[in-house]
Amino acid sequence: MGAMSVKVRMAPSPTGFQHIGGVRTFLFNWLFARQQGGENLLRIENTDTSREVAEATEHVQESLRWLGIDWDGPVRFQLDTADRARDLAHQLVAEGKAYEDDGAIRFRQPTDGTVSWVDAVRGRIEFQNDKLADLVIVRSDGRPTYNFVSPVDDMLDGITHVIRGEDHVSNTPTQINILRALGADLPVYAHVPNINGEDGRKLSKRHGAVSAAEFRSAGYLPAAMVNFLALLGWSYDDKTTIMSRHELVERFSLERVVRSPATFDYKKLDWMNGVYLRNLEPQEYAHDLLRWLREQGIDWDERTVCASAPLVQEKIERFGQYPDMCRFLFEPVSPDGADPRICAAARDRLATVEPWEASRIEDALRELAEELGEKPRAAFGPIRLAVTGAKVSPGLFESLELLGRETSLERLGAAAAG
RNA sequence: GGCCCAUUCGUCUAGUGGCCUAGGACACCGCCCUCUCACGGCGGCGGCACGGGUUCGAAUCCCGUAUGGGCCUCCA
Repeated sequence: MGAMSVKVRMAPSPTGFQHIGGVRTFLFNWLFARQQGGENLLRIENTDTSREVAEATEHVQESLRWLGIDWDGPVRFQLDTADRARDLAHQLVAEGKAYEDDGAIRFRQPTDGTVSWVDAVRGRIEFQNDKLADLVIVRSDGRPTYNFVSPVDDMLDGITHVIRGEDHVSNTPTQINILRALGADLPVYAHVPNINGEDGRKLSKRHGAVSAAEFRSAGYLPAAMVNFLALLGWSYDDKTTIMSRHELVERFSLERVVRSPATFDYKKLDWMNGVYLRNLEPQEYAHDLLRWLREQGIDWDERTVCASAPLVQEKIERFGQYPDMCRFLFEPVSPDGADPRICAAARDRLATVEPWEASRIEDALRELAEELGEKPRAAFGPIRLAVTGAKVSPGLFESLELLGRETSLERLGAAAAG
C-alpha cells in the first residue's frame, strides 16, 4: 500500500464553552487532515461523565459544526480508555518502567541522556532527561492522569500527527518517554503558538468575545471566522489574506505555521467579516441575516427584513449591527431634535409624491432642499432624524420607501409638531 | 527558582546571507467620492528588542543580555 495516511485529533476539554484559541488549533488539525486526505478525530478529554460534561461536549460539537470543522467517526472520550491505560500502567510496573508511590503509580523517567524531537513547526527541541520528574500516571484512586492517557490514546488511535497548543511543549518529552517505554511509534509533533489578548496575556473575557458561541451571536460569518483564524499563526504568502475554505485546505502547511504567539485583532476580524458580508449574493445575505435574527430571538417581519437587507449590506460588518441600524423599520422612534420647519416642509412635499419609490422621493426632497436654500446634507439630516430616529441610517430615500408613505408622513408630522 | 520557547510597523505577517533605502493587510491620519454611516479610490505615518561576534555583505548564522510566554498539580 501507499504511504501511511495522516490521522490527527482535536482534543477539547469539556469546560462548558469552546475557547476561540482552541478552535484555531482544531482548525489547523482540520486543514491539515483535509489537505492530506487523512482523518480528523474528535476526542473529548474528560475525566468524568457528569451531566455538565455531556452538555459541554454537545456545546463543543455545536461550535465546530457552526464553523464547518467536521470530524471523522464517532466522538471519542478519553475516559473510555481509562481501563486500558490502567492495564498498561501495571504492565510498566511489572517491567520496572514505573513504580508504586503512596498508592499512585509513577512513570520512571530515564536518568541520563536527552529526549528530543523535530517539531513540525518549531524545529528540534531537546530536554535533559534528568530534569524530568517521575510523572504520576495513575492516581491513588485508580484514575489514570491526562499526561498518561493522552499519549496512550494517541498510540491506540494510531495518531500520526499531534497538532496542539504550545503549552504542551513541556509535556512532550515525558509523553515521548512513555510512548517509548510502551514500545510505540512516535507521532510527529506540531506545537502551534498561543493566541493572546492585546496585553499579551491569554485571551479572556476582558478582551472581548472569547467563545465560538459569542462570535456567532455577535453576527460573524463562519467563513470569515475560519479565514481570520487560519491567518493567526499561519500565512500563505506575503500578500494573500482573503481565502475560501477550499483555498485554505489546498494551501495549508505546518511548515508555514509561525513560532511566535499572536494577538487577536478584533478590528481586523470585523473588517474581514465585512468583506465576506459584502461578497454574499443579496439573496444569501438576506437569508443569513434572517436566520441570525431568529437565532437571537428577534422576530421582526420577514419581508421587511429581506427588503432592508440590500440597504445595509455595504454598511455593516456584523449582523449584530443590524438591529440598531434598522430598528426604525419595526418599532416607533422618537424624533428628538429634528428641525420642525424642514420636517413640516418635507411632510407636505412627500404627501403628493407618486409613485412612492426611492427615486421619486429623492427628486422631491432635492427639489425641496433647493427651495429651502439648504444644502442636501443640511436638509436631509433632520428628515433622517425624524424618520429613523437616528443620525446614522441606511440610505434616506430607500428608507422612506420601505417605511411607507403613511408612517413616513406620520413621523415627519410628529417632528414638525415637536 | 529550574527547564523550554518566543522576539520584524500599534496588530497579523512576508523575509531562511546579497532581490530589503524591509513587502502586504488591518488599524490610524489626510484627500477624493458622498443624503448620514459605510463602500471605493489615492496618499501618508510606522518596524528588524539590545549588545557583541562570524562574513566582502546579516532582519536572516552564533553568543550574551533584556522582555514576554509556557511547563514544573495524584489539573486538562
